[in-house]
Amino acid sequence: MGASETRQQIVDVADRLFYERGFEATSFADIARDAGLSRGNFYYHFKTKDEILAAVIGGRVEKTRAILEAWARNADSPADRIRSFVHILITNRTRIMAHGCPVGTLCNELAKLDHAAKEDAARLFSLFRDWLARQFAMLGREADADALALHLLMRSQGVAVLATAFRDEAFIYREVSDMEAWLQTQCPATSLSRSRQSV
Amino acid sequence: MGASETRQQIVDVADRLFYERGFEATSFADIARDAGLSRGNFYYHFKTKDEILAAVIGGRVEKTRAILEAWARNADSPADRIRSFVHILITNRTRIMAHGCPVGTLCNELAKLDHAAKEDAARLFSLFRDWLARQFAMLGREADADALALHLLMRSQGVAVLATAFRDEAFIYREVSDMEAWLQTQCPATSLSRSRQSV
DNA sequence: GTCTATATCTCGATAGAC
DNA sequence: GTCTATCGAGATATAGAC
Repeated sequence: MGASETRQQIVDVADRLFYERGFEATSFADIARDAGLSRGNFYYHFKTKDEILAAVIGGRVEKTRAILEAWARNADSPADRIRSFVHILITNRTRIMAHGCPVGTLCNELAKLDHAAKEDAARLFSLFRDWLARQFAMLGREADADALALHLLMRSQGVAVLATAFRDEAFIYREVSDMEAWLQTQCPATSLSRSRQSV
Repeated sequence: MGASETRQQIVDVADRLFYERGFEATSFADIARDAGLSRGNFYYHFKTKDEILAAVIGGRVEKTRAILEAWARNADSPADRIRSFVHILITNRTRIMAHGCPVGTLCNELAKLDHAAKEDAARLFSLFRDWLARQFAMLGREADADALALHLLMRSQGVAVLATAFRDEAFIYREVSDMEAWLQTQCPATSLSRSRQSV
């Protein structure tokens, strides 16, 4: 296997383990075992744990950008795009109930560790925040687009935390419906009623 | 110093470190140092890390019960009691921006570790949940009191996560105002207008 | 009840053979 | 580019003196 493929394999495994078990709780040995490598070979690709964390965050940034672009492509109206965001709570509900939100839990852990990469992790939130704000602006809410984006992001994080603690699937569905109802009240009727038909 | 005082001192220090740095990232040596004890003495009081975690969670349960009782004593109306809950986001904003919510972050970490105590930690949420539900029931919302309680708990958790990631104090104040406005819309006008005067 | 000393393990990280 | 062998540090945990 070439160096770049092995490196990518390491990043993929580390990404999964950092999410499922946490950054601190995941050892090099864990990553090497799941990637099918010896620990010695591992250090050929990554010198420090912080290096692999940076690679994981960088990979998540790229994946997030791709998802946001796909949502923008696949939905005609800004309201439908926002609904795409809301619905990841349902799509990923099983993993969220087991391990929380990948972004929120990483930011929390790095904040507690006062880790140098905590700002980089928070930038993952900013990707969603700025994208959502653009959709709200397109819905005619230029003045408070960022506040609305943060509000929706806040709700999705709150749902993720409680879904993990209580493992309550009905709660997730209820709050997603509530977020959609809130969305209705926040935006001009025309663009929303049009988009509702496509749901 | 007597055994019970030393034990309490250990639990207090562990409680703080588990919150500030996380459970996994806190070592026995850290706790012993901050408590002014040798590691050897430490093991006289607690045999395992799980034992001290159980003591920390137990202590938090007692403190939470005391806080909820104080809120019930010091506020005449259920609406004011609910506002007492909402306002811990402002009271504790500095610590929340640095280390998140003590309950939410612990539940997230224990869920990832698949720790035996994760259900016990989630019971801390249940204390707030049940208490809030009782207040909503007293406000005439018996039918959906629990859903309303979970919704408010969800919002407070979402605010805590984003406040940690973005370290944005204005965001906290804005969302607290929004929660109060939401509270207005959810409950009969009479009991709320009365309670508003006392804020 | 508190201490020092120590055992044992696993961690992140390195050296060097192939 | 991958391996085995190994290092030092720090982790949990124990033994035994006082």
